Amino acid sequence: MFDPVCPSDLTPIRFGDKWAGMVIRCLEHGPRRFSELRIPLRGVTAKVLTQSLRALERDGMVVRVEHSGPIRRVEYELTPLGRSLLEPMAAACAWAEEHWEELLDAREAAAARAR
Amino acid sequence: MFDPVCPSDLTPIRFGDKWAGMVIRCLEHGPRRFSELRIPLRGVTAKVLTQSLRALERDGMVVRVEHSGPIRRVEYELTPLGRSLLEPMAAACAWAEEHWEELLDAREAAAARAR
DNA sequence: CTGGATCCAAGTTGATACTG
DNA sequence: CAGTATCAACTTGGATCCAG
Repeated sequence: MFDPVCPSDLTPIRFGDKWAGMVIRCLEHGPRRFSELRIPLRGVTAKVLTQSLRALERDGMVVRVEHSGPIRRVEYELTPLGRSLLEPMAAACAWAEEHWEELLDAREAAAARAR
Repeated sequence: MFDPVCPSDLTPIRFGDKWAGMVIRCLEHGPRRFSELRIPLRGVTAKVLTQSLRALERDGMVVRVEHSGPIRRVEYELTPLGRSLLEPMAAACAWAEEHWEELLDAREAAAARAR
């Protein structure tokens, strides 16, 4: 997961926008800072991550906490609502694990037919 | 569901493209013809429905069956793989039923804050 | 009846540069 | 550090007209 080579984007099931699902998983085990999120989410630009976080915030999935201090420090954390998404996400992952071979086979067959 | 007034598109969980999830539910109880599908899917144009069906077919979710006869008649049917999607879809629906009020409240609060 | 072809508006994602 | 501003590219969904 998160690996561009093992494209989790082959599954037909999506949560929110392109990065929302991954953001939620990154926050699963506690709050994370903006720049911490950018590590596992290779390639996401600041602007797009901000967009995704704002949308999640608007929908009550995450909360943004700004800590005062000498250096700037903003953390994002899952709300109970956001955390509740983990359940259907687990169902989606279970489906993907069980069926992604079938899906790949079907695509290959379709590609072969196209040739 | 399927009602533009009761927008099922408020949930962050999506299956395939815009119509894929609804198509699958329409096929849940047996094969349906192209034009039968267009009834519950109010407003879908032929082109877009075709696109969606082709994608589903390519991924092995549905099969297209062309019946020979005096008049043209094409039916679409779920494959076992397509049918297997009903399980995570049920999980998604359960989540939506349980949490859509929270989601709406969060959005309203955000909108109010924006004003 | 079941689409294909074309064109188009809108939304999404990203690259790059800049800021408090 | 945590974004914002701007612009370009790409993708989606739809309208409309046409065809086997």
